[in-house]
Amino acid sequence: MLTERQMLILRMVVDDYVRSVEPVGSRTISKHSELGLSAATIRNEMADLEDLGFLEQPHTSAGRIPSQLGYRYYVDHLLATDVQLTERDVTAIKRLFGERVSEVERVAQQTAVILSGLTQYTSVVLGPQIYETSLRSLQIVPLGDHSAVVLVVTSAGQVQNRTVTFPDGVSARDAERLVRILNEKLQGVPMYRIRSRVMEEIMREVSRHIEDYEDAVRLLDQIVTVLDGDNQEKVFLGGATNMLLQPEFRDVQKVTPVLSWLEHKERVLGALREGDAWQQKLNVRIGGENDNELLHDCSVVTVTYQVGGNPLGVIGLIGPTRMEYARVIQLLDHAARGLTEMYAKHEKNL
Amino acid sequence: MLTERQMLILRMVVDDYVRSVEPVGSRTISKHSELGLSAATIRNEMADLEDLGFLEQPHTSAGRIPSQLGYRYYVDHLLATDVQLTERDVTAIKRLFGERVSEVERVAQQTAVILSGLTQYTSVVLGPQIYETSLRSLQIVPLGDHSAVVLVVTSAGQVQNRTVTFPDGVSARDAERLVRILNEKLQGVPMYRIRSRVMEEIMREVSRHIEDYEDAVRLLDQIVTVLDGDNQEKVFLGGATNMLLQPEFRDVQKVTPVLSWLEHKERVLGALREGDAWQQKLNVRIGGENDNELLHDCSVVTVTYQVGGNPLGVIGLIGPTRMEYARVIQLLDHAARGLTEMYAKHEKNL
DNA sequence: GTTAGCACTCAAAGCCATCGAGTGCTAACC
DNA sequence: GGTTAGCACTCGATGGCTTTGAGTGCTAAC
Repeated sequence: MLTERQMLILRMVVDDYVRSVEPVGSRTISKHSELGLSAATIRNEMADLEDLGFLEQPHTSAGRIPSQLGYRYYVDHLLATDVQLTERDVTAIKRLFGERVSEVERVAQQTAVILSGLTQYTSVVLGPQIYETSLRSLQIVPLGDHSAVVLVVTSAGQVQNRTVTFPDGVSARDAERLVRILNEKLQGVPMYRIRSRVMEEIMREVSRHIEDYEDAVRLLDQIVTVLDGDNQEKVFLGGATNMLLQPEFRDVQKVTPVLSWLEHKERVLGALREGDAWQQKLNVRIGGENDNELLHDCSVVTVTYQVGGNPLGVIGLIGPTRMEYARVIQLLDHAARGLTEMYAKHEKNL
Repeated sequence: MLTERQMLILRMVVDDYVRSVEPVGSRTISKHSELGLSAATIRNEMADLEDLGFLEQPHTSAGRIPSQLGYRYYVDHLLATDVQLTERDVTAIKRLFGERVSEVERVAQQTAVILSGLTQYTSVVLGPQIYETSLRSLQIVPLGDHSAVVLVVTSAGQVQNRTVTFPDGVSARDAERLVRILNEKLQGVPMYRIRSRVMEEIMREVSRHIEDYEDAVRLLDQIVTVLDGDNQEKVFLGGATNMLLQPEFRDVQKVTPVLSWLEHKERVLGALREGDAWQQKLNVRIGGENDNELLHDCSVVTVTYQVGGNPLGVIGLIGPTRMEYARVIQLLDHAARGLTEMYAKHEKNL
């Protein structure tokens, strides 16, 4: 348990270090605080805080910087929740959600761009996860004799399309028949259950209506793959190169692995899903708290947005452990609210 | 006009420098060449090549490196066209196009990934440019009372979908009627002419069939926007972070602008379209030959792929001016052939 | 409990000598 | 005339050295 004074000092160290990226000395604290304590006293307290594991020293004759534990304590107990976002932050987000939107995915993308622009961190927005939604309808639009576009519409209003080619034994009419069956049987089924449902129920049905069973199954497989969704395309990244702006990543050796990692959306997706991030409204993972070793010098802050109480997607910011936690959390919160509202409105519109 | 010997030396300097990233000295050339000339002679020749502008010296006591002009001469006259790609290169590309593909865009994306993986450069693939193709069909699939999905299928087999919402005065039936008219009037019209065609001919027609003219026009505008296409999504990037691996970009100050630039697909698109790149089968832009100042330390090599003789899209590699030009060109050539074949096959299948 | 004072530590910055790869030039050689 | 050995010269890179200064820990006095 920290004393009131220790908390104040810890907070000052974190705040100062986040701003200046330089180890904070006792004199600095002594001057800037209203405690009216001398540097020597601060030194004693800082030594204690180091013993407790909240601060560390890069080397003997340097000031202190927050340890991972220090940041953790800061986030858990010292966040100034009353600190307001700047005018600029608020208006940028307002503008983002203020426009009338026809394309929901575009907004997700824009959210990532805006957030990374405001923070200089890297931002990730997971579009509504298709497996959290159910099937609204399935359509097939013939292209030629041997191919068609399959259209999937989910309850959250996302549309996905994909070209399928018919195996030799399957005609366009067979395909249409197949889609009709699927529509009847699968409407309202949660996306993540579709594959198993198809395997259990539909196969039988299909064999009754279509002659060339083998080929029909092959087509069916193509369609189900569309339904399974292509999560990768639902990950929107913004400002990956912002990593380069962070002083801790000034040297190429250090950034390269992180940036390469960011290049693969499916990996980023994995990191955002990590642990129970998905369950909690707000999740902060600091440095080594991330399973991924590449992120051991980074922090990942995520919030979920929802519709009708169900979590629908995640937005997150990835930056150095030396992060403006208070601001980031508030920004994400605002953005999540915006997305939640947007999806609610969108749902009504359909 | 260079002498045979000068050409040989220039070639050796380029080859050596591309490999080692270190200024090439006269002794190195003297030893590795079969000319049997002493270092002193080479020195004289190199001094001449410097006077002619093909080589330059980082400082007095260093070896020579190729100038932009040197690379240009190398590309124009000294490319060893007989040099074969390695087994690895060839099989990687074969495998890429060997599989049966259902989704053409996925192949474009994969092409970018493979090319960047093989070369350690950044790769860009422009999917078939929608404005180079014509409209095959337009479909509307109703979602609810106030919205629908508009599906565009082009002659190259690409499919694009987008949700549109109906303005208040327009019913689902009106929308369907509208689409039917568009289909009749626009089939076979090149994509890039669609907007003007709509303005000229369709407007009149629409006013006859649909009551609420104003609102119908608003809907029409939404649809035409889909038709205009979203080129941005047709730009596939691979290995942007490969830039970080290049020794000339070892320092963050230098890479940051380039990497940030690569983050915006529409800008990259612009660069690939630059000048007459689009007209020529093969285009090499070295350093300052690029209009974009950010690319003054980079080279951009592009080739077009086509279907039925018409250029359909572009693939390119972006790397440091110190680039393995011969290999890059051959790789791109192979990849372009692959894409050309694939689209030809795809077209037949439809 | 707080603080002034002081000796101590250590990274960063600046300085200088050394090293060596590579050059240009000259004079000799074929 | 082209080629080459030889040599003085240049200049970045490397590494050791000192200096500087921010910051600490400890002690003794308040």
